[in-house]
Amino acid sequence: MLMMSGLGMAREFFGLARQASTNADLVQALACVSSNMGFDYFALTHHVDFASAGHAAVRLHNYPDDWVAWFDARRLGVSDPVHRASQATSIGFTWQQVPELIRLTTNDRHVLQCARERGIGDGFTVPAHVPGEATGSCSFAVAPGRCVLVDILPLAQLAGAFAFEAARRINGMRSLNTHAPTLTERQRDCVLWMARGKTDWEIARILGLSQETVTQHLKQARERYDVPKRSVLAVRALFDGLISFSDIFRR
Amino acid sequence: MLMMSGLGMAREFFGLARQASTNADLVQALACVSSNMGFDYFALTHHVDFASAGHAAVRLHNYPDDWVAWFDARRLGVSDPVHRASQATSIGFTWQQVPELIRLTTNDRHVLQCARERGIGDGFTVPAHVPGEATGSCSFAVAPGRCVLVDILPLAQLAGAFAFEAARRINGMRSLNTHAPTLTERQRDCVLWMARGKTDWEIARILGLSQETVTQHLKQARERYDVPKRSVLAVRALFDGLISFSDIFRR
DNA sequence: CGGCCTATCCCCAGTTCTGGGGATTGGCTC
DNA sequence: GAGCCAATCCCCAGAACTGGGGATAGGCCG
Repeated sequence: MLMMSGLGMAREFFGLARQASTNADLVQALACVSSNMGFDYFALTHHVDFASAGHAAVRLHNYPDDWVAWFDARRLGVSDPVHRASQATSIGFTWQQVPELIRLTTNDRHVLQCARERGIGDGFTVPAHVPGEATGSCSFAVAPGRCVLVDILPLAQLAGAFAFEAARRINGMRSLNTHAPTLTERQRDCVLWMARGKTDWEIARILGLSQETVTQHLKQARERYDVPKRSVLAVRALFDGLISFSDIFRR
Repeated sequence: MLMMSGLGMAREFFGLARQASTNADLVQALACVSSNMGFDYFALTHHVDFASAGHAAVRLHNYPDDWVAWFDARRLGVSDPVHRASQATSIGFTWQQVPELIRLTTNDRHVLQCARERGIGDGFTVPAHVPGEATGSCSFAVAPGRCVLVDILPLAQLAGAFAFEAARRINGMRSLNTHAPTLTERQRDCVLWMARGKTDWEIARILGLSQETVTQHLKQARERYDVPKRSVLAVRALFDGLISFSDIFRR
């Protein structure tokens, strides 16, 4: 299996990923490299609900059919604990590390148990986030009872990253790269204090403005994002990196 | 220089990055690995304007001082063309590839030219984006007249990714609060729909409850988090991974 | 110079959220 | 059986947000 050096395998996979012109090409390349790395399954996916997502979402995998049916029936594309964990890190992680990344609910533990019952054991997930696009990841999994080969994880990191980028290219993500709204400096200030839980009156005191001005700035920020409520405005600005969790939580 | 296998070097750097407990440790590790890969400089940075950024933004580099002074005087942290290009891809790219990723303005070409005049030639940038945090990247550069070694780029991809993640950890970007409150399933449902911008009345219709019940669930969720406003409740639940960006943005 | 953008301030009415109180039912644990 | 928790429903008053309108001033660009 591993008769080629690690970086040589990465370079070969990179070449295959670059040459792939269809999703089927990419599936073939991923099946080959995941097997060579000692994994039983792979899944490259955007974190969307595939029952309602448009054609722009990507999902390429060789998971067992009954796991996929179960997954989709519960719309787990958006709430699966592995997907949620991948939104908290910039590099890959084994599924045993998920509790270090997010808090697991009772329902989450149930999902992980059902995956195990349907043939999915441990795995390794490489997050891939491009600002303005749906978050996604490329995962490699082993069957229950088998172990993830730790020494191979740097290679899996590279394979996951290259595969995701190839999928973006093949599926025309780049040309769909829409521009996130921009906020003025003042709008952003107000959004940040709002996200920190302050009222307009408090923000006005903090920034030395009138309360009505704060209201206006937040209204204009909502209009730029075309959202009806401040809660979703805060979330959107967070997702775009205009404000960050660190900004919000610092004293 | 390259007396160790590629993946061996990646594993060694990964080990150093994991052991690093200060930014200085990480700078030392980066200086060593970038030199071993044939680069003259490295720069790991959040894409923010450092003149106005909060304390949480990271910038670790060994660039020439006069380039940095020039960069900061023009507040290029946000608008630098390499930074902008890194927001259009999920894997690393050489700087020669920047025009394939973004449209270069006249000002951009001027920036790249001035970099060259101040000792920075070609380079390779690894994007790193985590939703809810400022976008960032880790770059490796060569002096003018020198070439980026193409065969080393998979290793640079790994080094950049591992370094960025180590910087996130060292600088406390994200630490899972193991004592965070738990929400009941129903509270979580209501928080999710609130974060999606729905009113209590709308959520009540969606979930088949009375409006007052929705109000109660959200109030109890706020009380568990001890926050005064729904905006910060949404942010906190996001941070803890109880709800996800994907779930909020789905149709 | 006109138009656009940003920043700032004001007004109004109606909707939505917030704090506070009340209650019942069912399930689980000691 | 008592106590606790989750889920559900109701009431009240006031604070805060939302949509809509008005305005001025300064800076920038064609």
